Amino acid sequence: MSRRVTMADVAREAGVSQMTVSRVVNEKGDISEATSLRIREVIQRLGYRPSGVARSLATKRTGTLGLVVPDNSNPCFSAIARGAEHVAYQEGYSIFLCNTEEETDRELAVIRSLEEKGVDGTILCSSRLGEDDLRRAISYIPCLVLVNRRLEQEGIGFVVIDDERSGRIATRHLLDAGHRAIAMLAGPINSYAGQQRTRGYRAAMQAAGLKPEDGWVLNCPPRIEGSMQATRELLSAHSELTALVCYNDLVAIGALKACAEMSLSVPDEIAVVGHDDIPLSELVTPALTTCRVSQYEMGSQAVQLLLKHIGGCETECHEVIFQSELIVRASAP
Amino acid sequence: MSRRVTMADVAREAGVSQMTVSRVVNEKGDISEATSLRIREVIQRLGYRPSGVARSLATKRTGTLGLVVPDNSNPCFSAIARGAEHVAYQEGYSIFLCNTEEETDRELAVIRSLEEKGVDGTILCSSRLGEDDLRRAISYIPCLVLVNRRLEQEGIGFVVIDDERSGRIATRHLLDAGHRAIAMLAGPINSYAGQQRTRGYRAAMQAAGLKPEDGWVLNCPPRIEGSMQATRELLSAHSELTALVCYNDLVAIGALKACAEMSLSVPDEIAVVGHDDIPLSELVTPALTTCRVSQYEMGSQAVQLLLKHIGGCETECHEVIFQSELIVRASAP
DNA sequence: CTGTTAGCGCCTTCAC
DNA sequence: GTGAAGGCGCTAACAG
Repeated sequence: MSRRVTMADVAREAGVSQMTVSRVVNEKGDISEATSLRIREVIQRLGYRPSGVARSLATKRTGTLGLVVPDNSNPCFSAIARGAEHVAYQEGYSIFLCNTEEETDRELAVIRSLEEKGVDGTILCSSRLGEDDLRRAISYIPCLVLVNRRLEQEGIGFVVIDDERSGRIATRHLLDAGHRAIAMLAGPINSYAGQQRTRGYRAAMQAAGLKPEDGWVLNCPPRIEGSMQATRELLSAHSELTALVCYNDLVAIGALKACAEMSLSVPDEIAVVGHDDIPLSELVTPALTTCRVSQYEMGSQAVQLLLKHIGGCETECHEVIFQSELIVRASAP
Repeated sequence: MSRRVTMADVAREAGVSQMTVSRVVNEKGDISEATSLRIREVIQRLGYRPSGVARSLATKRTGTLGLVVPDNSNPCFSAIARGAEHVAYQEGYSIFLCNTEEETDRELAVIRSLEEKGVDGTILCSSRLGEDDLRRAISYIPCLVLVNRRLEQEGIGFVVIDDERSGRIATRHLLDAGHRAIAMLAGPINSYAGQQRTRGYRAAMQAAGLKPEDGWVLNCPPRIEGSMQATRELLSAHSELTALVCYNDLVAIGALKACAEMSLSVPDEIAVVGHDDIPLSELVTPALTTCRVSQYEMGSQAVQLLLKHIGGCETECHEVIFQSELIVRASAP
């Protein structure tokens, strides 16, 4: 295992100072065509590759970003990650992807580890941390964008959906179709988006002169299996229900499966509306009515915002708000 | 923006040498309980956080791994990434996730950038590079595991499916059901797995005394839209076909959609078999018959193998081979 | 246009 | 048990 080729090696071989090599490598400052050419040749010949670590230590920049998501195998988050990485790549940044697996301890741990790695900024998606923990964790981080979450605090960016409106739209669509007994599968209890969508649901119900019965609002894990379980409970305890608003599409699809199991026909006996419009949603049977937001776009906007903050345009835009769009399909015509 | 708290600061404040602080931070060497306690107190009070960058420069380890995939929004790869990150996290590593978007230039670029960041090792999934480019790219990388790809070369690890067998099994299932005119939607032309699965298809056909007609084997992008296009072409040019073996489930689902468009009933007029068994596959209608392999498991095995290589157990296992399992559902009973 | 001097923050090696 | 000296590979700031 021969020693790594270093800048000093190149400098010696080319008969110049290290600084000159550095200038050529970074294309900074004016270098005469002749020496530049000679240095490039030596770099090739020796197979010199700059050390990002050393450079980072000297410049205090790493060219890396952290992306924290609950679960990358959830289509929402893999799309966010894809959109984020696309922009990051264009701008010359690399991305650390971290899954919290919905555990707050782990979320805290990955945030710490990101700061230790010296990321230039971090995107925190759907944080499940309480406000205090979140503030504390944030204090480690140089530059932050929150996705799907709000927090009263200076200097951080937000990329969010207008979740309250989204919950309202979904609910109103069902109300307009004549439903009265509408329940809400609200997702994780500590999900900010879940809370907001549920507010929207309540607001729409109230505006229609209705009040959700006890038990009509039920939290559940944001995944198919967890939702099936919750749907079974909900529908067997409340036979009066004719429609469900769901936290997201995975939950909605779980509801669809549970209905199938219970021989309840969708949409005739139970109508279902989801949130997000993941690729799966138009492929299931019945196809899912849902409130669409491009997760890919949210990911790329988040990186754009983060890079602006890193660049120091503190005074500029701090917030990107997406409006969801109702996509009507068979599950709730 | 106050200066970062450094080890020297802690040392000064605690009235010890930097080395002693280092020993406490890294829990190395014997330190008296008293000084250790005092140093910890100072660390807390000053809010000292070690710099991973500086440590990496000194130790020549970064505690980071690179993971290169074609497209993280493809469920196969998001599952691999999830499995990989799970193990990496347990072992104290962070993961750089890079998408190549099926572009070889970009694949080369991200490999370079990973080496520049000083990753301790890299996992390359479904590389689309030609052998020469691949070898060249690899030479930059300290430690490598290839997923879904083989290469004759010392010192690199492999995590692969027995793709040839998998293609054979899929095809044989259709043959056993009485199909004779079976086509293969073979995925990207430069996909190693696609080539192997196609070999298996040909082998099974041959074993049954059949020979694929010209045009029965068709390459296509590994996504739903691309597959729909290819399926339309294939089925309109070859009305004799009664069954399709597909490169993966996304391709199979595209085929399903194309059949629906063309009013061909699945499985009565056309039977379809996929590969992978992504979560979507049991949810589409008709549910997809497919050859299952746990992508999550492949991801975690890949990291385990990589860490062994990094650890230096060169002589140990170099290869993990997964056998797929036929899951029979409605699309090809 | 090019070189010199000093670190960046930490760890390794040896000495005490 | 603890400390001092030196270096990891690079760049910033100034000098010429």
